[in-house]
Amino acid sequence: MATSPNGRRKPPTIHDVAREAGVSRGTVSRFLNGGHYVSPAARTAVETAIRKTGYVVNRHARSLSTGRSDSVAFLLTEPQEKFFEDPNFNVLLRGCTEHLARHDIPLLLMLASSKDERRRLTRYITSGHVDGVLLVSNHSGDPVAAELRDAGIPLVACGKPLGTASKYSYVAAADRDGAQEMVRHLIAGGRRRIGMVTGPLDAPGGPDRLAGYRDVLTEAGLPHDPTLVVEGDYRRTGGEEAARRLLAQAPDIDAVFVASDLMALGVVNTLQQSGRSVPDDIAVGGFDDSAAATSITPALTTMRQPYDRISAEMVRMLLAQIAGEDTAGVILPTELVVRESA
Amino acid sequence: MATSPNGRRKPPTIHDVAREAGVSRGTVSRFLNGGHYVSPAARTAVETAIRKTGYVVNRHARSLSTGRSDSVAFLLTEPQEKFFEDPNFNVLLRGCTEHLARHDIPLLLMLASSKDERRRLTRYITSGHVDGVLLVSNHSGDPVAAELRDAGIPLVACGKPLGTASKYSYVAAADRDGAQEMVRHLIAGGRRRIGMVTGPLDAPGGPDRLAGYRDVLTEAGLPHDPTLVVEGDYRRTGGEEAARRLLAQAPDIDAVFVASDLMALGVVNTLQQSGRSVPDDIAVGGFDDSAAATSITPALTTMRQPYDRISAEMVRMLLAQIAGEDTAGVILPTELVVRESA
DNA sequence: CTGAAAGCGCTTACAG
DNA sequence: CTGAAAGCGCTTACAG
Repeated sequence: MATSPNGRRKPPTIHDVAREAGVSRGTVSRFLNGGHYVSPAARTAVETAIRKTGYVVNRHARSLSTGRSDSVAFLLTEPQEKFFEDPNFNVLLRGCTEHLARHDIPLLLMLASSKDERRRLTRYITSGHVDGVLLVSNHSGDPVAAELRDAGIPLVACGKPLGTASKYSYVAAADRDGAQEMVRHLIAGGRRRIGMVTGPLDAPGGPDRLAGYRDVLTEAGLPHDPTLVVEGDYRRTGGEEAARRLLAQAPDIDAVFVASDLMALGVVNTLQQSGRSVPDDIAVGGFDDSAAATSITPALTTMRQPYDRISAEMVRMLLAQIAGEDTAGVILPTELVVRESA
Repeated sequence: MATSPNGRRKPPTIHDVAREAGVSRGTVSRFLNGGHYVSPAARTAVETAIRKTGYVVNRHARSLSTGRSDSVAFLLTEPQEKFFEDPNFNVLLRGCTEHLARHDIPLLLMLASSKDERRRLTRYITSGHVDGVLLVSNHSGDPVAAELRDAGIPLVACGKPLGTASKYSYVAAADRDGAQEMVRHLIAGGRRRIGMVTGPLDAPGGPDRLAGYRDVLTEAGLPHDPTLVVEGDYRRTGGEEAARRLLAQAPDIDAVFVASDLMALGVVNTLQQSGRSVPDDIAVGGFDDSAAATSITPALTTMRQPYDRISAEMVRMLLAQIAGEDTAGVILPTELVVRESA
């Protein structure tokens, strides 16, 4: 077996396999690409030859020839610390990596924080080094999404895009339904003065969860008191701050629905420091069912987002889109997980 | 400009640039690869042509030709939840991505949890789809590391490898020195009965931090009491459990040095639940200075690991190794960060 | 310093 | 069903 200068064995090529199997390189290639138009005899010969030579396709050659890269990007725009701090992000990244791995497709992690980085990556992506992108972004007016779409790059976003007629694929949780279910649960527990800490209202999910909260207030004949609603930022510290404001504006609350578990951690902490007992004085309901939910006492009652399904769907849709299918939106149901906090 | 069926513009090739600049493709290529042997006149002509055409090199073609992929893998073996739960991991991943981006090198994130996955990825990597790997692993006997090394793949590990004469590059914090500094700090604060929660002793850093703790006990003339030492697993819950055991074995401790911030969170929690005040009854010192350190009350006194430098060094060393340099180990100093817990 | 040409390892009409 | 051949876009000795 050939050996290159650096000591690594030179890997076998399709030519080696063809020789070994006694067929042409074209036949080997056809076998590799679905096995159409190859006779049973040729097929077994090639199979044996591949096993014997330990052949693995050279992706660079294939990509050069096909124009496809067989890899996709996981693109993060805007404040990174935020994503990295959030367990949901980790779960999503892991899920996507795993689901792609099943298709033997590597995931390129790309972080676009600065404007410069964003330009560099956009160019990188649009110049074809990736077949599509899984987009995790927070802002509705994300310029990257628009640019990629305009360049015709297959793309699926996590979370329903807000902006104006943004026509790309997405997969999201049933935010409004989920919020409704949680608030109903709080009411069923006897709560009547229910506050809410929302996510940023310019980001996916934010407005929908707020709408769900309002739906149920109306449904239950409860008044809509604006002092009960405070906007947060999906961060823990944001939750603390929001709780302080809430307590100042509406000290008589007996429950609060928080639009993310991470913020809920902050809320619980602030409530406890203010001398309230959770859930005795104030019930707290979260959203996500992330690892954070069980990291505190009392354990958080929350709405589970089906992250594994979300990442699976994102991958499925992206691959479909790369294969030529049109865009679509997928909404996945959430599930109430009752623990101790509400 | 040519347009392919899917509507994307067909990107310009080196051929277009050559024509535009009035030189040969070889000259353009030479310009692209360092500009050696190209006259000033040719250089400017090519520069202009590149700008005008918007040319971007096709990496697949380049890779096929050079045999290099110009991308590296960030490889995670073994229990993933653990890494994803740990803020340190996030910081490392982010740092490596950023430092690589400066060299225009994309990072492929690879997760090898199952044995199957491990085999698949090893094959993937050894067949040349990546020029080198940044390895983040926990176990000393990690088979992947050995396999990659045997295959001659450039590799740098995070943390000093323990195993038998494992000869690959690594970058690590000065664990032993750091541990010493922390324990000296505890002693300086008047503590005499100092417990320790170690990391897994079969993983990088584990034994060294324990050794540092022991060094200072000896140095201070304090007795070595085995009941003062408990092994943890770098997880929060592991910290809680360790603290319980410690409290049972040595209820009279007045300080504990915990080998990671995440575990320290658990330790503080358990101590508080047992009715001890931190730091009044028991001082707690962590290790890492991760985001976790400031997420609790009291804020954690800890040893800062220079994660940004660590990731920078990992990238630098990997690139050097890919360029042909021999392996090496780099040790970076830690720094005491005094907050409230000790 | 520069051009012509071979070669990297695959895929894919094309002709049979 | 199969082989021969062109082509994907680059790099790199080679000869000048």
